[in-house]
Amino acid sequence: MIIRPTSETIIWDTYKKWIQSYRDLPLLINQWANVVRWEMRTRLLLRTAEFLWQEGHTAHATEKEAIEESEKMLDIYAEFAEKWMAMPVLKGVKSPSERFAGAVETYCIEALMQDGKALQAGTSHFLGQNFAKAFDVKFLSKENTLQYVWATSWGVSTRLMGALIMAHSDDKGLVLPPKLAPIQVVIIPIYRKEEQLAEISKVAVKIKDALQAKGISVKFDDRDTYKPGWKFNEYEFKGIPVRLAIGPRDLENGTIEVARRDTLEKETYQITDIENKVEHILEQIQDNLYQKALSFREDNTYVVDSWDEFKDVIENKGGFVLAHWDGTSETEDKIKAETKATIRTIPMDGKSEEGTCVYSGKPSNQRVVFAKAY
RNA sequence: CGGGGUAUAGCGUAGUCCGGUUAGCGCGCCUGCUUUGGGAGCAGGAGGUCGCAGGUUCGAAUCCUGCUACCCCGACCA
Repeated sequence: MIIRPTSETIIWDTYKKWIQSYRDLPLLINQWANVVRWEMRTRLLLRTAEFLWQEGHTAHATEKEAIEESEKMLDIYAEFAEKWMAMPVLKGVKSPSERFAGAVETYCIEALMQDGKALQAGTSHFLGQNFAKAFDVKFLSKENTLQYVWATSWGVSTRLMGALIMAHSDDKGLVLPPKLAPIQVVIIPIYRKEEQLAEISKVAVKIKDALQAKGISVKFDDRDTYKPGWKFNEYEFKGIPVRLAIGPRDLENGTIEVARRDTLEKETYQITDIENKVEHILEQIQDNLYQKALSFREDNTYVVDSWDEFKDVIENKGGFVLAHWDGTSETEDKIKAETKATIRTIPMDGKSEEGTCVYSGKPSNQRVVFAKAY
């Protein structure tokens, strides 16, 4: 185990040895590492003393290239959150007080959990030349001048699993987006006698093969030790997106029952072409989960212009609050002290809009996002 | 680190204030029969150092002392 204050120390100590010429740039090192942090208080899946994360560190010849890199990584994280986790995120930059120590700019993606609290799901930093100067990392440019390199760093962690769970789950258990579900479809036979199971299995295995041929992961649960009802609940608990049930009645009618985890709806389909129908349903579930989370966020985002309303929303409703802020950390601190809400992000695509700070009444030209956060 | 709480069968718990049969219940587990399209029913059964170490008492899950572990809230933080 290696103990160091922050990853940058070990990375930049090494980069100093590796970087001499503009020909050595850009440089990107990504690592997956278990890290240990001293935390006064831990929180399951969100803030544990030890966790697995991915961290990338880059070095560039120009400021422009480094900024582009940190923005690109933020986009990649946002795309993963939205397209794969079906979790909408706000992209933006952190206020100076929430900024990573040593960064010139900290970019972040912020998600809203079902309990109305915000969760930072990933960060990307433009480090300027801060670490290059601290670790004396210079390169010789094409023009034969000695210059400090420009840097970025970025990462996401197993915290994303906590985010996934809190974004979609319901009272029946976990809800997994199809694109991330280890098992996307489960097939459950319904039968009385051994002979019936044998008949059903023939059909079930055929469906399983057809689904697998389309790249869909399937489990055929023909265990005789549990009853169908028990299995239904079990797979709902585990968040399997689609459940197929086949019984004697289906064999007679050439049908199959399809149940969706996201809506809990059941529907009986003709078994013909079932693999294409299921594939389509998986896509619908992926899309529906995202839309559901997006609607939830929209329903829980409030545009607020007065301090009383601000306090009321933060205290009684939760969610994101869009309000004007005078840009000072003094105001930010006071708001936090009085309401526990912090500036989660200053949206990148936020429209500029003249207004007055919700706390101090001083002029402001953009709304920022406040929320209570994990 | 401060405040609060909990510890009893694989899991969840009652009993603890006010000491007294064999520590009760639900789920799970085992056996048999009946069941199987939403967590099966009936009958019988197995399973307990009551967190650990001392003490008080004729007698301790219960009272006292010390310890340990875990949970919640706060400060810290992603």
